[in-house]
Amino acid sequence: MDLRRLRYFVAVAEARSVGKAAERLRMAQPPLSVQIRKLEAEVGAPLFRRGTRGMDLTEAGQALLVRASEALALAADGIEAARAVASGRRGRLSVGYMFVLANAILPRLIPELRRSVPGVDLDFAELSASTREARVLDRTVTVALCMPAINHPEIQVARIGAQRFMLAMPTNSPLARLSSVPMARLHGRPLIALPHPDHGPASSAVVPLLRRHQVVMPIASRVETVHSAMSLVLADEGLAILPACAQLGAPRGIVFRPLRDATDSLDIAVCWRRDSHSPLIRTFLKCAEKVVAAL
Amino acid sequence: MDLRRLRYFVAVAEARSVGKAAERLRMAQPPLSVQIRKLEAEVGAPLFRRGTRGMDLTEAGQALLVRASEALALAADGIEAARAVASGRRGRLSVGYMFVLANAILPRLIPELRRSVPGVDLDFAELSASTREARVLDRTVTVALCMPAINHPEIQVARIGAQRFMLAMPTNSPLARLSSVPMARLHGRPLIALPHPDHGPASSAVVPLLRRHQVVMPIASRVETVHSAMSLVLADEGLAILPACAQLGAPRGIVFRPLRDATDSLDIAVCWRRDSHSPLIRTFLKCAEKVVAAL
DNA sequence: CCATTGGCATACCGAAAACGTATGGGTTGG
DNA sequence: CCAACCCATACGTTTTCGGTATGCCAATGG
Repeated sequence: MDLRRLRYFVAVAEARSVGKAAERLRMAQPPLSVQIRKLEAEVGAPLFRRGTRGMDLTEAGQALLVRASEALALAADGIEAARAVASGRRGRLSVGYMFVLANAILPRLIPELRRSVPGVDLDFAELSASTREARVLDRTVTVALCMPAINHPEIQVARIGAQRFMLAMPTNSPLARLSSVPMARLHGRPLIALPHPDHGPASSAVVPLLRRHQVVMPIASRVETVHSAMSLVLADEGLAILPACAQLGAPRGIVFRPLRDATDSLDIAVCWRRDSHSPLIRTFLKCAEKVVAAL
Repeated sequence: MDLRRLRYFVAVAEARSVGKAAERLRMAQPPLSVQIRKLEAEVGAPLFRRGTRGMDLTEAGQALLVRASEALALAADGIEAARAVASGRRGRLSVGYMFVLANAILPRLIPELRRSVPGVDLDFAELSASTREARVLDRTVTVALCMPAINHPEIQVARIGAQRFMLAMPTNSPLARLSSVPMARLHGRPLIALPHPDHGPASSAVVPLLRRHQVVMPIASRVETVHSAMSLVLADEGLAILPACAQLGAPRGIVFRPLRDATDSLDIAVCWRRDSHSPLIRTFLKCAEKVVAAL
């Protein structure tokens, strides 16, 4: 059966007249009359009682009317919903983030997002360094807040900021008395190493920085998360070189100091699948840029 | 928008492929492809991501899919419901009845009806002699159980039985000692008169009976309902000549006796609008005939 | 009693939409 | 590099729809 027929049927039922309904539908009366009879033929029973003063629904017609009206409304709503999702007024945005950024960014990003896209269902998921790429590729998250960016041909990256590296150490460390730490003072001290996702688990994100300053730090431990790095620093297992934003999640007993003469930084990036064309991605990007710029 | 497009869309979404969907829809692939693109043009956004291994819904497509499926189901259900109503498998049957018949017929008729048409909503309404015709004409009731039948050109009547007249009197009346009362014994006694609906309120349903036996009964009171007639009989205001079935609703203190040599009876009839073609009417008629035959 | 009016149904024709066949283009896999 | 697969485009044919003209029936009014 055809939705047009149902639309015509509802119009005739409401106007209680073929002629009146035809006028409202901006069409001639005869073809409308034909369509109604075709619908009746399809049902196999009369839907109207033809009187001398118009048409009146039969019981069968009344049963059809309620459902046909609902079906029409649902179909129209479906089209509208699809448009709303395509335009970004409604839908779902699943945001992945890495824990380092959580404390610095999420508290200001989330309200900003809710204000920008009030009709959208937001959901947030923490990503680990080892699975973040897969979560973007399989669309578990629509966008990912990463540090550093994901490097993959199918994934689009937008750099929205950077965080300088800082030295993290126990409060009672002698270096903590300096307002900034010269690179040379790190030489020979044990390092708690975080791997750079692009360089394999055996490397460290700060290898280029150390090499450039000809500083050698023996690797005391390898950890996967900033959590772990700070735990080991607190246990006096070594020093960690972490992006500045990690400060906000640091426990008591750890202090951060800038590295003098080292302007190296780690990018903050928004990453998403190249073939995701949701307008929500651009909106998210705007919000994230705004929040990061105000850091 | 067209329901066919939505049907095609759902098929493609479920098959995740134009070709597969076309096969299931028993049509060629190209026209289906065209219809999908037309739907996308109507929405104004792509509904599928075209991959090399088939099609995959976009977020907008997912939003449309749920509503389109519901709309399709509702439309199909609407057609089916109309057919069910037209065939009498479902619907509503509003039964009007006159109180005289209630006690004798309804207790057996209602279960019989519920068994015959389990999907039908039944409702019952007592009719008064003065309004029963209007209730049938304005379709407040679909059928009416009447005694006697309604007489109106627009109303169809099926006689399903008859009830003999009996004499109703107080238990302590001298006539109550007879097992049947000769007509002559009524001569001169006061009558509680019920009007015959076809003969105006000033007449009585038993005028022809009395006249044929050359019996004259002064009219003590005129009442509208069998209730009232029996109340007045109980108050010793006079005698009433009532159809046999009225016995079942009679209060203590009233006895009924047959009238010797008087075979007059009042018809029990089912009445409905001539232009009501609901199959439920015929079903109702069958049930009512069966119940009345077993009286 | 006949004419007129109002409303739906039918007939026919032109226009639009959909379907099928043939074919192109891009990607995957051997 | 060729074959297979899948979707998109092009074009001719067929179906269906909408418009105009007209018929039929009942109710209304002079």
